[in-house]
Amino acid sequence: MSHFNPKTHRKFTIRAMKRSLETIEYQKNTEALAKFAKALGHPTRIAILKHLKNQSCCFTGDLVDVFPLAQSTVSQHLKELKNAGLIQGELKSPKIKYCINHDNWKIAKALFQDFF
Amino acid sequence: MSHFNPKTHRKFTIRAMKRSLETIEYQKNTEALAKFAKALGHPTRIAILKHLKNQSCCFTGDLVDVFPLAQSTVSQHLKELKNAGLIQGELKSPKIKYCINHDNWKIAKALFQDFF
DNA sequence: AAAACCTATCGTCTATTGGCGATAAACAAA
DNA sequence: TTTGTTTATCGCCAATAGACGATAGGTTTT
Repeated sequence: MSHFNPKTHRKFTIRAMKRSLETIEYQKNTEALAKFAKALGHPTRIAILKHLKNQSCCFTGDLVDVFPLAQSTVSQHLKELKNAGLIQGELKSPKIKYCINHDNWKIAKALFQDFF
Repeated sequence: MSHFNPKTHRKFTIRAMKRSLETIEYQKNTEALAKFAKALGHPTRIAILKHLKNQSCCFTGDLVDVFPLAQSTVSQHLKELKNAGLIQGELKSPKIKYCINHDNWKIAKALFQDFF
């Protein structure tokens, strides 16, 4: 190194620079738990799930009336919960009935119980 | 309405447009639960917490060796866990020792148990 | 005093999230 | 067939998240 500024120069001999393009390998269940947690990481989605637990099931429109949110926003949250596997939708024409996905709910519950 | 396109016109008489600038009021504990869940919503942070549970405590540098991430990235994740209250740091010169925040851990555990 | 070590923070970049209105699509009802 | 109802999706925008390198700042160690 012919040109280095002694004021800013640091030695990083021990810890080489990292770049995580190597896509980290996580422990068993870590990614699954994080995925569930991420879906739960918004108060509206928690509230939707609490609502679903009380009512056992409900329609999208019910939720739109409960929350001061646009219909498209509620639909988006439902989509995320569905993608995470926490709920499932069933066409009950002309509406769609959303319920807790009990199989995955048990899995999530077990993952959190095991974690804490 | 003198000028409306019949092809695109829809009536939205029943469900008025919403704008959530009114900052939603959530049920008790809903926001707290969502905040914890959000902090848990990344596999690296789950892995850090698992590590902390095994080791009971550890230093930032230990984690940087474990994960293929830059030191600044690990530090950022630790900051988020600290902001969520799940961990706490103690200056153990020249290092910083991070531990689970057991008080808040219990609170989080109870919130999730109650939720599931 | 200087060099080395450890961690936090800053600035930057890109990707994702969360909100909205408008529109599409599917179906029921008239 | 047309109209209405219900939900999902698209496009847009602002804000946040997640990664990085560089640097600052504090403490040892030499």
